[in-house]
Amino acid sequence: MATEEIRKGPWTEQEDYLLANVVNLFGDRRWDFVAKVSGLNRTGKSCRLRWVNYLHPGLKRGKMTAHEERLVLELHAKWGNRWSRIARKLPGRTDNEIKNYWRTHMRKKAQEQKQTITPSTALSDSSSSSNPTQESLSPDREKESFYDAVGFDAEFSLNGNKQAEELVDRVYSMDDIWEDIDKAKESHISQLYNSFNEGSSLYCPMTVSPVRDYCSGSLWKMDDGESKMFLPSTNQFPSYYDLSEAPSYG
DNA sequence: AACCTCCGCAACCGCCAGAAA
DNA sequence: GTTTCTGGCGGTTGCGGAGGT
Repeated sequence: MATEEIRKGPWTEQEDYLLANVVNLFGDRRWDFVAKVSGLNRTGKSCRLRWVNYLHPGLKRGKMTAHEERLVLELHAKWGNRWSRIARKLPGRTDNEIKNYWRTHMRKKAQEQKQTITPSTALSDSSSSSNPTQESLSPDREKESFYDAVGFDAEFSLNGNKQAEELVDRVYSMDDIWEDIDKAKESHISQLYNSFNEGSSLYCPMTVSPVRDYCSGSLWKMDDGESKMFLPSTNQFPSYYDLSEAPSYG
């Protein structure tokens, strides 16, 4: 492979767009593959991070609710810095987000609490059996990761794209995969490139999510309430991409 | 109005575990 | 059974914006 330098740093709008489409096409498992197919000069790792922390359609944005704060506090007291584990109890929140949040908010709060309340009644309580919050607030999530619960595959089929479903269902050999790479590069991916570069409004049947919304600092418009998120029986991937509204990227 | 400091967040790095060859 | 590869996780860093002086 030609040794082009691997890109690092902030993602561009175009990169997000490509990644979202490629993930929608091939799934969010084989990140090395996704990185190659997309033509992004990024590592699979980087692609995964971007998807998981930013592009995933199920992500919640905006401030943590009081309930979420409590939950984070309790679960952290229980599990420590197991951020991904904690994140699974807060659908729509990523480990990175919780980690950041903890650093900036919770630690401070916890310290304040420690000072105002006696230590024995503050954090230690949550690790005891008198901790109904976790069970009562997240009854069905115990065995399900966030992605299992509201993740990609389920919605993937909901898109009603047969070819895509087959791609997911089927177990791939490496031959299959490389065949797909060639096909994808020749057809769909190049179309994506072209569509994007032409700056046209694109109605891509496989479009994952409204990429342009990411840029405005909010994955989903929170004004309408968070009800727009986690609609298991509805299509979470609005099939639009209106570049004319896209804010500039950096 | 300009400068400085702090905060929030996106992204990277290194390590580890599990899967595949 | 061993080695290599890939993905996941936790820790850390750096940048940009907001707020304060």
